[in-house]
Amino acid sequence: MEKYSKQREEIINLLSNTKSHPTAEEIYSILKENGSTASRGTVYRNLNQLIDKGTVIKISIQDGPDRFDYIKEKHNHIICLKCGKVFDYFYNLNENKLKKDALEQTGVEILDNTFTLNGICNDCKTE
Amino acid sequence: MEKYSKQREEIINLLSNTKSHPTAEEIYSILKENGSTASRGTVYRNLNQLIDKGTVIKISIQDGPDRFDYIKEKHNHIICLKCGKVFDYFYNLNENKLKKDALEQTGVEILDNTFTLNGICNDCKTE
DNA sequence: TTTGAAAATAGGAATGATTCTTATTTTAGA
DNA sequence: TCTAAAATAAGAATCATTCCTATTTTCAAA
Repeated sequence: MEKYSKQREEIINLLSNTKSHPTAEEIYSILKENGSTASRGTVYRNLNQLIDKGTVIKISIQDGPDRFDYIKEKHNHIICLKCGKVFDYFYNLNENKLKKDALEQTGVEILDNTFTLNGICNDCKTE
Repeated sequence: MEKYSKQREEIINLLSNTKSHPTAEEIYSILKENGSTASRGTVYRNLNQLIDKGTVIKISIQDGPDRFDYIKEKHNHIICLKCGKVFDYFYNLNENKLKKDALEQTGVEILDNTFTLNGICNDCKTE
């Protein structure tokens, strides 16, 4: 049975109030700055717990640590190839066709999809 | 200027003749078994070089090391959430609409996309 | 309200994938 | 044949993440 913890509340608050897709290390530092006692291990453990529950997702970045996002509404991500910044992006996929095609082609029962775009963001373009 | 190396040729041969999406470690072991002198460092260095050239792509797996795929024809991947196996999958996205939508929503100039599905494969279903 | 078991924590050690370093070898054009 | 650039092997170093252990917190039942 899950029990309340101050540290978990702090992590959820931070994540649900930012659009910055922070890394675990960034979450840890911000909490520290704000006087939290949370340790790195606690940050990772709670993130994984929230991922299992489905409230948070992990975004894998090619060169660099994973980033985390609190999910209010389902969406996709765009990652800048130059600076690594992550943007939220809404695109409507035909999920039923997708599932059907995948099942026919490979026999895999699809539960989820990760649709990530890569490109160069505005800030990096003008440099 | 790029120079020929036996080790790079071995890596390319292995990758272009398998459908198994091996990890760097698996590539290293298979080469070793077949009498190659290639070291881990050499495997990683060449994989990254091939990725830069666009002939190989890296597939990020949630829990486990990256996997590598030689690209003959553009396609997507399906990853089994239970056993981690990677399947090739062909799905036709409307890339122009995608690029236009993304640019409007975020200002990012899209160069590439990663479209990965997750599910339970046939073998894992019947267990 | 006390109490005790389950859950959570801090802090640091351990792990595992990947990159880096250095001295040596190979490649390929002049 | 010679030489500079590129590549290599082997292992050290790094970095993100998980694991470990002793301690603390939570919460339901007595």
